[in-house]
Amino acid sequence: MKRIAESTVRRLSIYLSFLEEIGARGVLTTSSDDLARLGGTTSAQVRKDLSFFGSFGKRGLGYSVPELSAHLREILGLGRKWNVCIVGAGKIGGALARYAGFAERGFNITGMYDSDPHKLGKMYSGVAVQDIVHLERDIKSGKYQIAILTVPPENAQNIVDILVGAGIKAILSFAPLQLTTPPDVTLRTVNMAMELEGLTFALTKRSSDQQY
Amino acid sequence: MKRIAESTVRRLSIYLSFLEEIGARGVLTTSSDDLARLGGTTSAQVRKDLSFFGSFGKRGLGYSVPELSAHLREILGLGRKWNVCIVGAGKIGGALARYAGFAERGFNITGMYDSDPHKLGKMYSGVAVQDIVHLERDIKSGKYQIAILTVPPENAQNIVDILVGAGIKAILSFAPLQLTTPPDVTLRTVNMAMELEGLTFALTKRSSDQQY
DNA sequence: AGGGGCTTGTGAATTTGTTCACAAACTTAG
DNA sequence: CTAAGTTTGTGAACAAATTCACAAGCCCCT
Repeated sequence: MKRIAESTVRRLSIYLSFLEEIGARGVLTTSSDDLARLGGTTSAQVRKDLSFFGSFGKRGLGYSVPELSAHLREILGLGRKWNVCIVGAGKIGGALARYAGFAERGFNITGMYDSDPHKLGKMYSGVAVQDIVHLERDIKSGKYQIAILTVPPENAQNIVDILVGAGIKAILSFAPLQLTTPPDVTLRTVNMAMELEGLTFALTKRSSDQQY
Repeated sequence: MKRIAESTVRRLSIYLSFLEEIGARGVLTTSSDDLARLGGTTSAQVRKDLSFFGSFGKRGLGYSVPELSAHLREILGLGRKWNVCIVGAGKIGGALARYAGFAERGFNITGMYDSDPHKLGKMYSGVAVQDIVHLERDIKSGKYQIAILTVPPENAQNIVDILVGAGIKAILSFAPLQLTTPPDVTLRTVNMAMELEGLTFALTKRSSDQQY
């Protein structure tokens, strides 16, 4: 199979959430044009994105909302439940544990880990914080397919190495630094300070543009 | 000035955080090769990224860490303080308000807003939650340059319109949906469920790869 | 049953972003 | 002062992603 660009996968997620929204409102069919308008892209882009995976529409008519939703869920791997653990029960970890949006999408937070003895046993949405020494064992036993990392930056690479060693294949990190994983382990990093820097760059560039 | 790719700006942020790290350890010079290794890219990419903004190195020697840091801070618009408000004092908003990483980078959370009367007056890191009816007035008076949006998706576009109407030019949204702003307002969206979907796509694709 | 009006699916063209490769410029050693 | 050894900065080559443009297919109307 041809390599799929990350930007394509991001757009598929956008299309899916739009489809689910209009599906819930009872809309039965839609078009690449509709999907494009909402996704902030072009209809050709939508059709190209979908074409990597098959052809799901009817010429002259568009796409069936429930059908395309189902296909996208399948493509994105949402046809099953995923068990996720959160490593680091600080502010962000705690907020994510309570975030309802994950469960809606089939992501179950079934474990939390921390090294701070004061946090052990604390409950977040029915999940108790465990000692991080059990993390390796639990991953090895197949309890989790995905780990969310919300630990301080100085420990992050260390924990990543433990996760990888125990066999995890997908990590979502919120630590503000560049981490490394072997090629067979997928890592995504969300760095909030970096997002803000993207904004300040735009703000600063705008005002200098106006001078020229 | 030539348009700068978003990927370039992201990398500049990565270079800067690496420079600040080694600068704090007393390292005085570095090379495009070092920056590349840490940033997960190539030395040619590093030099090309920097070349859009000037030439900051010395041939044969590399880059002065403090000098290049200062240039990158300037380029990214970090040469000043930025006042940021958080709209939506729920779990994620609260966690962000307390997140120390922002202040370190010169982003001051100086206001929080919510519409829920139960949340008014609550303190987060010394900032009290105000009624959202004051938001428009405060932006118009120039109190904030950046808004962080952590409201439920059903209200998000509505709030964006208020923010834009009041003159904000940069928004960081955590709402899990596609928002629209006029072209002179920069919007970045962090969608955590979407990040997880990127991971499940990779996990699913990997196993189907193995079949072929 | 045939024609008109849509909308998809997809090669080809274009644009955007990355990598290559090397001259230019600097440091250090002798 | 010259030569050897580095590392930058940047056009040119290449690769990736997006957009264009149009044939193919489907529905509906007469």
